[in-house]
Amino acid sequence: MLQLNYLRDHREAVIQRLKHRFFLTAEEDVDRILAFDRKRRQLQLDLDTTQARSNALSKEIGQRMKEGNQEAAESARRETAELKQRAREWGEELATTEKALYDVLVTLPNLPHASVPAGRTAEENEVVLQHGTLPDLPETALPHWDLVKQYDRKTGPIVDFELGTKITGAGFPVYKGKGARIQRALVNFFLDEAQRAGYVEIQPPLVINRDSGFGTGQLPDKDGQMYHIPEEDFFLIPTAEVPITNLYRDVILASADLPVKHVGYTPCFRREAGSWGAHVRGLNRLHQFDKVEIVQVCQPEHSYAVLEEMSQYVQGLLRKLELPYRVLRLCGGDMGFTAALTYDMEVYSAAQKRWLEVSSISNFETYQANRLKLRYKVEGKTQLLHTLNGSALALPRVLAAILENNQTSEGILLPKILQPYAGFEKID
RNA sequence: AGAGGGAUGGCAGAGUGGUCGAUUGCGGCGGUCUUGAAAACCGUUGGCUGUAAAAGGUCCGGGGGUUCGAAUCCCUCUCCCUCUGCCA
Repeated sequence: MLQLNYLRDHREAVIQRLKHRFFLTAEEDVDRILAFDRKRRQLQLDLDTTQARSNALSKEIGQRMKEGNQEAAESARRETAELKQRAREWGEELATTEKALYDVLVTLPNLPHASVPAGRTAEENEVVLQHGTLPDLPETALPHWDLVKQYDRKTGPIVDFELGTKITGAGFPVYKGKGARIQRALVNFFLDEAQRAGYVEIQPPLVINRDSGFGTGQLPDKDGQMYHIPEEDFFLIPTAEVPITNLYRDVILASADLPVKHVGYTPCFRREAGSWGAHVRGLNRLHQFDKVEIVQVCQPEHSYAVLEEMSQYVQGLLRKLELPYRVLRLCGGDMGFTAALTYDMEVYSAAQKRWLEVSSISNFETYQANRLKLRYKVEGKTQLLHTLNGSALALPRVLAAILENNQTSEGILLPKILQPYAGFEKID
């Protein structure tokens, strides 16, 4: 959520930056907010004045009654009746105005950082860098959804989509044998690496309440993307970002606590309503998948350095996995609602001949912190912190790329770094 | 799930209708003393809103009510604890 006082002082800049991400009603919305804000402040002033008078009278009534001066007490009491009526009216109008202001304010996305490229769609994202050579596979190379059926020759499909359909439905694959072991190897590898980089591991709940969903920005408008449990109004987490960042909801940290660095492995659940179509075969898009997520909370002046650090960290993982990758800086139109700047990491999946997003690393600046009321003390004042997070990494597409890129006539070779974690070198 | 008891400032814990945003202790911060530290002593120490700074307003789990006045009384919701039951 944008900060109202910033909006008050920087109307033009806010509108310009919102337009940068093709938020078309920017000007209209900002002006509505500012109008509500002016009204709100006037009402607040009126209400405060009335209540101050009312409070003074109440004290006086107490005094008079103690003195036994019934008459004076009664006269003061008569005056409060009128004040009370006025206060009620101001109060109701104030509440209505605040609600109206808030309803518009929460629909405004975050302001894009100055370095965010202009652009409306994914086509206009900026390729920051590309690393590694793209494998040149023979024509007979298979996409991973065919490869998984072919291996393991001994135990059957290492990722079984049909079986998952039987148990649940499309998008819930079953990992078996070496497929399951590779997943576990990846999780352990990612967690160990994060720990070495100073991230403290968290095992959060996989089910969250409405307040948590609001804190990180999934609610109110993305509730259709989460699985909902109506009996208790809970949601299955779409990412570990939600429970981990919400650990710091309503928290005031000391400077000495910063930066906060957390890592968590969780399954993630996404309804992906409306996003099925071409290019979603196999592991490319799932309703349930595993992900290791890194989260940081830091001082505003450090957050862009932290973002770069997180980007370097994730790139390090991809290099260790020997996967060709590229880094994108998302354009204004493609960025998530809550982000100020996002880097996407894509690996090259050689049989599909496609780049697959395996990580998205974002700086939310104060957008989430404002909703979370996540602050710290600096020179005696409380100030909003900055939050960041990134996948490190999402498993299915990493697995897809490993399977496709490393296929040989003798089987699929695991990257060296994973072999000790998996306990085998090759799927055959 | 049933019965009972709770929810107060970073923590502990008073406060049962009126100068209570809240006694006190611990912790934190600043100071005196000390070569330094500890101890002792003195001072200070909530959030939000508002202002140039004040003043003022608001908040004692959430919401609603009674009253001139509510942390305190009433209703309701949520959560926690104890006992009983069930269960990985």
